Amino acid sequence: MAARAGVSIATVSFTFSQPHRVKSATATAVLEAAAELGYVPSGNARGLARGRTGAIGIFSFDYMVDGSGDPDPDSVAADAASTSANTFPLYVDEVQYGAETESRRLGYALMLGGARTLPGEHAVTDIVGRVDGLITFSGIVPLEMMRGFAGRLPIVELSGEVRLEGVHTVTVENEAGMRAMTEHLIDQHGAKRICYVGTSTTAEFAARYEGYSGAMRDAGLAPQPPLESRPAREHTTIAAISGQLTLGMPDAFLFASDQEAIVALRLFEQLGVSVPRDVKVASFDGILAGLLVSPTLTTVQQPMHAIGRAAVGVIVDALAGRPDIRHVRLPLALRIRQSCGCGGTD
Amino acid sequence: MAARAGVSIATVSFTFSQPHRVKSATATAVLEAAAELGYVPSGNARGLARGRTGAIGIFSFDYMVDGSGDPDPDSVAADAASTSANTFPLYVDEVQYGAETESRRLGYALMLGGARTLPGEHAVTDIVGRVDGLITFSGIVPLEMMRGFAGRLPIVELSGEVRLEGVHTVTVENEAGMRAMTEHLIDQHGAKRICYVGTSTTAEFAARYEGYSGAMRDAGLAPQPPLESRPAREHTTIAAISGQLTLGMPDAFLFASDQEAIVALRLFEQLGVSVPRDVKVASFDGILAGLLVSPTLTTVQQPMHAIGRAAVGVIVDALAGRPDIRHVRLPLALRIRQSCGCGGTD
DNA sequence: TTCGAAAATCAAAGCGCTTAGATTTTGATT
DNA sequence: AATCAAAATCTAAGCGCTTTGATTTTCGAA
Repeated sequence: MAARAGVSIATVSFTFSQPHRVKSATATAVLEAAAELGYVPSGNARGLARGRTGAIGIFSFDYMVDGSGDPDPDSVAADAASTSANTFPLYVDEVQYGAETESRRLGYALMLGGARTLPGEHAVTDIVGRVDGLITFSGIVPLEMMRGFAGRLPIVELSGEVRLEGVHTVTVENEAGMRAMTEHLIDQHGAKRICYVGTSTTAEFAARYEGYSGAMRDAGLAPQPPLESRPAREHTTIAAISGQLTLGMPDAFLFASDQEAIVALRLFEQLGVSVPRDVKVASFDGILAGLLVSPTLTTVQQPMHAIGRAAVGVIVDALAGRPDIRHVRLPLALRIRQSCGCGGTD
Repeated sequence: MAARAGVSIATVSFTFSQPHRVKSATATAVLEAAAELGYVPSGNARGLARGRTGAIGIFSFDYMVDGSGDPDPDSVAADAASTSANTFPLYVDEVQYGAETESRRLGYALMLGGARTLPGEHAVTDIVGRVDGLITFSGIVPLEMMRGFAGRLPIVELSGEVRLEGVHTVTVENEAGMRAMTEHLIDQHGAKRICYVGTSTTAEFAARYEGYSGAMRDAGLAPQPPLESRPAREHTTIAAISGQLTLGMPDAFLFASDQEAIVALRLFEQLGVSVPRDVKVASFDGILAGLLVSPTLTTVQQPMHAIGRAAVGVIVDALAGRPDIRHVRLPLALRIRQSCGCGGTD
């Protein structure tokens, strides 16, 4: 390449990264030679030499349906199934989308990686070794690894509550959000027996439950213990609800996530239970699929794009030399729609 | 790092990439030291030394609303607007999602880049320099650049028809799809005056128009010249329709893309034109937003995830040494819903 | 024409890894 | 205890760029 243009490799390098240092005639020659040869500077070599890659990594996971493989929404034969709520972007997808937008805006490439199959660990290190900063969802990267990485590059953990030293976080007001929703059910709909369905095994989910139980107590009502259920594990949700139904129908079901609520909606339909007439339903996340189900889902809206954008912002700030660890906490908003009985159409 | 574990750097390297070549006791020591130091092999150095990065790039663009910046769907204050069809994933997003899934499955990291702002070119080379293969949408990378890249790494161009030597392609049956839809309007709904709205400046769009005009001619009807309009440029769509309306209401409007059809639906609502009663509407793409509008959109479904997956597959095959250039062409399916008057609900 | 500072270019030392090929260690066999 | 092949480890030469400091050009001023 350098030879082709009749200059040294240093000059080629300058042409691409510091054009002002090169005579314009030379630059032209270099660029021409590059075009002829299809030459492109190697990002690897550049990254190695500069000590920076110019890329940000985002490590997520597949919140996919029961790990049952892809439902292949594309097979041409597919019909109704292919447009079911399952194929809609979920929480992680939306957050990632926000991160894409922002990193692109700031001139960083985004490198995607995920804990897909078995070698979960392997995959992270793979990403970590290639980027200047890492965004990861809570709970998919083992704590010790995080700790190790934290010293090497800026890391922001999303939607977690575990404060690891040196790790930035971006979270939402889980407790306040769920509290507000619970209050809505109590105040606007006179609900008294509200069943909470969802896990509380992570700090984030625990906070949601706290919001619910706090609101219940404040209203002089008895919070129920959470009915254990997990998003993307339909049978757990179905089991939780079925169990409750044998004990009687509550005024409302409050779900820790939209995904679980949507499963419930489907179950209720099968059982001939009418929502919101027979029981009110509300949940948490604000994924798009919530708009497509019938009734539309009343939910606590997470600012998913903003979360992604904030994460990138934090990384870029850190890269720019701001050394302080940041903990961003974003507010939530209620989306009052049909499933709680408000009849809203958005 | 090597020192810390008391071994040479070669041994460290072997430990990470060819564990079987290292005594297990040694491996343990290395891994321990790595954990202590938070060491992660540098992807850049590795890529440089190996001549492969293990990443696939996807270069897309923002088919965003009028370049008017992000509509910020997340502001907590946002209400109805935030859940409008605009925030739904569009064609490129869905394709990208398919690519993500597949590359993850095959153990490749995906590097995202886009022609966001001005320096369109710069961005591509940036990505090209960092990946083993590139997926790009048609028309955003100048032909000469493509030609140059094609010699250096496998490239697949999506949804284009321009066959560039050495460039793989993944496309769909644009003409057949649009023909089928046109026939549906004619045969099932007795439509005679069908207006085609959309650009035909790219081969892909031109093929769609061909499908329409071919079907019209075959039915003994007169195909209209296309009313020029472009997706994500609302005013062009509105102008196209308004212009037609002054000439009279056709039996049906057939749009080159869902995005344009959705704009039209909104316009018709404002004008008090009832769809499908006063005029039938159908289009092309099958984006999710088409399910959320009222009436739901009858459209030609593109297998977007499959397109993304196929693209990755082609790249990986090429990387595996299969030297032949592949041109994958995927079939389409009609999604007959409400806007054509069929009343389907999917 | 000559001189010197500024501009342009270059040589060479890394950046952190991989991988031949060389060297040392290990361990089963004499 | 001696021998030797196999196993484990190491040395060192890159990989393609950036960047410092040195060298050469350029060009206005003397």
